Amino acid sequence: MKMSGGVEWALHCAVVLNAAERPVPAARLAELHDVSASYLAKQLQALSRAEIIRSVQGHAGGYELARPATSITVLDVVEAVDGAQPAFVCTEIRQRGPLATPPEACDKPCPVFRAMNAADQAWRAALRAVTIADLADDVVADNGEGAFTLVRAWL
Amino acid sequence: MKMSGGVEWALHCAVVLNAAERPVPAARLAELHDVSASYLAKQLQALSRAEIIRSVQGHAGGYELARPATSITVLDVVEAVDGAQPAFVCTEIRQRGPLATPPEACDKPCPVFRAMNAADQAWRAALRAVTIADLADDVVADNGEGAFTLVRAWL
DNA sequence: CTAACTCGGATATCTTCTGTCCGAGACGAC
DNA sequence: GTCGTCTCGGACAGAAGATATCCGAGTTAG
Repeated sequence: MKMSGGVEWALHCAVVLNAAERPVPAARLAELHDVSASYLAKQLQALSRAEIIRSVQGHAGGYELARPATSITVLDVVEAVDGAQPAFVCTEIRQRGPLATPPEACDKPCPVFRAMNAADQAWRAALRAVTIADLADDVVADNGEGAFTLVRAWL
Repeated sequence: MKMSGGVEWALHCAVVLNAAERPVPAARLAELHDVSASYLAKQLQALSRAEIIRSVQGHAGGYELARPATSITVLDVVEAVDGAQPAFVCTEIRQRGPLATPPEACDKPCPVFRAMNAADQAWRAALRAVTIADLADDVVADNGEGAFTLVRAWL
């Protein structure tokens, strides 16, 4: 039950890209966060495939947000990097073994799956309720408006 | 973001153990669910270490619930098998790199972590709200009271 | 037209999960 | 009391996924 560590990088990058107005190369983002550039590239490619960020190729290229930050949820980023499939997969144990439940009695999902699925939905709902713009607002509330000004200047 | 597959086995076993009145050997539980006995043993050992089930050694030994099923939550089982640490671990990226946030400004956890942690709490709350007894009730509601009678006879 | 810079996918390494095995201990039968 | 059998418990390989890296294809600026 461990999430890919790249999710954290991807979220921070999304917040930074929201502050920037010009495309930012992957190498610059890696330097800013002091992480492996080669590996961060992988996460950014995943975000690009999910159409969360857009890649601009060529000399002054880089990445930029593909949509307004208010319409990018944290769940979008998590699913893009870590995969959209739910954490719990029901293998229909009840239909196996000597006392297998007959398939015709399995019109409803099994109780174990229902409980796990409800928790998964709650988790996703919580992540869907927060957008990248919300995160940016929180950063301002914590560290002041100057934080992003500094980042913009450094990029 | 994938959960250990053994969690499903452990939950089903807990429901079965709730129905049984005598200790049930791990091999019997494995046969009932048609899964690897050797690997299921690993999950049961984890439940035993967490004091969710109790092991009875010797000739007529096996496993039995250590507490009433009404006081065993699904979260207890999940944490015992899959680990209690949260899925998201904050590596304090904001304190790294050329524009690192100074430690004295980090009295509050970073916004990214706050969002992920809130979702994790929601997930845990949902799992904590369901007990093994609830799952057993759901099985009865789905398949009738006869299901457990059959299991008891087979054990 | 050249050249430099960018992304993108294909490629090794490594930790974690999955699956298996045999030994220590305990109960019941005799 | 002793033996035999059955049980759990932790130690041991194999597979899968995550981590980290590299070089080639394409594009833009000068």
